[in-house]
Amino acid sequence: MVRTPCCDKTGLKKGTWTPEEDRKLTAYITKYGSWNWRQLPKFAGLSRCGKSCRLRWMNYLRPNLKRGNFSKEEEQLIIELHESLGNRWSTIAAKLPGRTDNEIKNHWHTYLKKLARPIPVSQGEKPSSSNRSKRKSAGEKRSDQSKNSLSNPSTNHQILESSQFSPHESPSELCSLMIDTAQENSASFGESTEVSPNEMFFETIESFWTEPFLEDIYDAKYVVAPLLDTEFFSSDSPFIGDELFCSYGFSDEYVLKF
DNA sequence: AACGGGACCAACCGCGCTCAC
DNA sequence: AGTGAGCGCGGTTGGTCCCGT
Repeated sequence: MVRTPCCDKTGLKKGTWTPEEDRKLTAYITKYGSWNWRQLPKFAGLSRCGKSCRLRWMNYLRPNLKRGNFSKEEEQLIIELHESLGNRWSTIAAKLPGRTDNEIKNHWHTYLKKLARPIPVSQGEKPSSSNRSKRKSAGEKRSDQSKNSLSNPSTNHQILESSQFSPHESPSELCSLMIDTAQENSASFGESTEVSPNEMFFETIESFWTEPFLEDIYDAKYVVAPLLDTEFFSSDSPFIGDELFCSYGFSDEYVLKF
């Protein structure tokens, strides 16, 4: 079978995400969910591959992500799970709420691998170079990076916003933050390059909105109305379902709060 | 103070799986 | 059964920062 490219590469942006792109993606997914990653960037006004959007959301923008240092318990768990599971990072990540496979993978390759299988000094390994105690911890470095913001100073603001979704925040706080963000974004809908729900509904009715997403669970009033009001998240809402919350990246625990 | 090498981590790439047709 | 679209996963890359010299 011939593999089709994940997207048309021409004209698509690559590299570090800008705060504006983060904002668009967050606002869009907060409002509409990730109904189709491939189509999503088009409707969200992003010149990105859908895959890139998914990765950005899953690894960075998701609201219930932990940021910062791995605890001793987490590190121990990763080591144990890696012993039994191998490089199945997504499975390991599933055991560590708020951690992404990418984050765990990076942490493993940069730090835990050396803990799990210490390399004898006699083999020429420079112990000091791999000893993070001589360097800043990951979390400290991350907060440092928030100063220079992942190679883009302007990214910092967005990261700080993301960091508001820290494990210290309650789910309801997270929810309100998300809603605030969405409402803020909704207010600027008109001047944004995002496609408004109305536009999407009427202009692409033959394609996107006629997909099962619309036929099965969508009601026109939800398309036109702001989606992030309490009705949207109420248990009566036709939106509420495992699929939706999976697409939002909410955990089960998170769902119960609604 | 400047520079080079290593560490770190976000993002990309390509493969494989699943599902719908 | 064959095909293609979509997505998830794991490996790899590339940019940036920090530390040692």
